[in-house]
Amino acid sequence: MTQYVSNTRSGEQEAFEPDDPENVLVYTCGLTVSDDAHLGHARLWVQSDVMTRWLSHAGYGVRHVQNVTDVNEKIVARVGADGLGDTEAAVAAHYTQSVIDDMRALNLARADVYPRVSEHVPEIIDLIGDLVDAGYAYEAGGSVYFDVRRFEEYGALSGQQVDELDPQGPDAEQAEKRHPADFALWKAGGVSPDDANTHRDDELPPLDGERGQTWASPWGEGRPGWHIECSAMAMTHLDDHIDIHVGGQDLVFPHHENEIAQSEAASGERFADHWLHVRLLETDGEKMSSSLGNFFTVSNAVAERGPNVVRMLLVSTSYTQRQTYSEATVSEATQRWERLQRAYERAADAIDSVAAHAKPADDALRTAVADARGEFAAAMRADFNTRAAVSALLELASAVNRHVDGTDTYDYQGLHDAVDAFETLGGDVLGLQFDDGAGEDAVSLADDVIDLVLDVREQERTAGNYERADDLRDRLEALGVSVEDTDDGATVRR
RNA sequence: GCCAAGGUGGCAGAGUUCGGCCUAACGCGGCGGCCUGCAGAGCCGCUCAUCGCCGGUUCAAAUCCGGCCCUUGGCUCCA
Repeated sequence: MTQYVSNTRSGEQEAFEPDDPENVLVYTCGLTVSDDAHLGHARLWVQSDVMTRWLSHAGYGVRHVQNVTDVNEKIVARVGADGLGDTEAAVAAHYTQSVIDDMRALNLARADVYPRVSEHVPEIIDLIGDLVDAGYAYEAGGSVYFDVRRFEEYGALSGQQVDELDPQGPDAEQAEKRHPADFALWKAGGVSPDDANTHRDDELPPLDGERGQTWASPWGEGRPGWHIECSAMAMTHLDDHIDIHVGGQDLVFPHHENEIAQSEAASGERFADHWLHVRLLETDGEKMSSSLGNFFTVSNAVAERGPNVVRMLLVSTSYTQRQTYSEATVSEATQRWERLQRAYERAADAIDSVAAHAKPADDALRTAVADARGEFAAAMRADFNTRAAVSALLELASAVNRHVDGTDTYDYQGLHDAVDAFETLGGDVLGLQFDDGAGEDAVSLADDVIDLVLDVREQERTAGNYERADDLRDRLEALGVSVEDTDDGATVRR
């Protein structure tokens, strides 16, 4: 069965035929650690996560690299805010940690590498040097620019014509460039106050003086340009030629266009076979951005709704479609997740009951499991259609409910297959975390009972019945629950 | 202005690559019933779509072709 994958460069879905199925190279692009991540970022992460999970499940060997851009004017622009630190590196470290935490909270499978720009400056300088030597780039005033007219295919990804493009970069740069669309590979000096302050929060005092990290290079002290880092890191940690490049739709131009130009000019090879662009998450018809407020940060969303609902939400529209975020779509995602989870739990309960037997076979259930597997796989093979894949699991949920409702002698084998389908497809591929109810209920019940005992104990203490209170504390201790009284009430450890 | 991607029921969202199994999936919502001490969950049935507009090709079009309208993204950092 053939996997199909879309490609922005050709504008079509294409058969996926990696050079080496044992080593499929995937690069997920575009993470600048200058602020808390919001749900729009999470959509890209979750979608590329599900893609790589699916490819692994389908038998490919996958190497997945996701960059962390920790050198950027927008990071400099946050210097001094909210005690983030007064250097670019300190601000970047803070948000890098926060992004890693978000990714863990979302149950993302770990990428093989999360390379950071700050640790790849030597590779970046080498790559720029190659481009200069090959005549694709030129130095001017201590900066280095890519000569767009030297690269014939420039504009092929986004369908742009070089001479119709608006100039890139600030006016000061334009004077140094041979063509207005040329873009910087290396920028002389640090970040100027003007550049930093254009991105700076109005509530913060404007920066004076030059800021940001700089590195020594053959062209003098300076910083990497805005696009070169992805080429350098992809080539370092994957190869000159990769299979899949994933990124947000807003990066098609100029970022990915420039990535192609840099990479292919340097290596002479096709950089990425498939350019997948995740469409944007929108609220009220507008692109989601940090300015819309805290509610949309990944950490808040996960805290409020849990990772499974957030993942279900972000997987409820295929990546080729833009997605709308609203109370209604969150509510739908919640219902879909809970419906799946309940069916999973019912199947797990039924299979573990004495009513589950080896002999009775419910053909309807068994057919439904096979159908769900087939539809799920077909959906994912057809360009990672996650919405249709979830729908296949929901139909399985209906079949499970019908079986459990409709008989007192459960089909052990059929239920076992259903549970396995939920766990492998919903769990391993979609990254949803099902709970069979066995452990969790016991834990939360225990917590509730402990709280109850603590309430009683507190009443005894207030009434001065300390013998009774101490007795309760001792007996909890004997059960492995230690009680410590604080100014804010009792806390427990166990 | 230039480039690109989209417009499917009350909502959301598959299907469009390779025209017919689309009398348009799955889910949410609404209505009725079953079950139930109540509620929830679940089950069954029903409800809501001339697939943006106009024209064309075809035995057959949501799917192909042409024109138009609208929306969104990019052209400045952006997933």
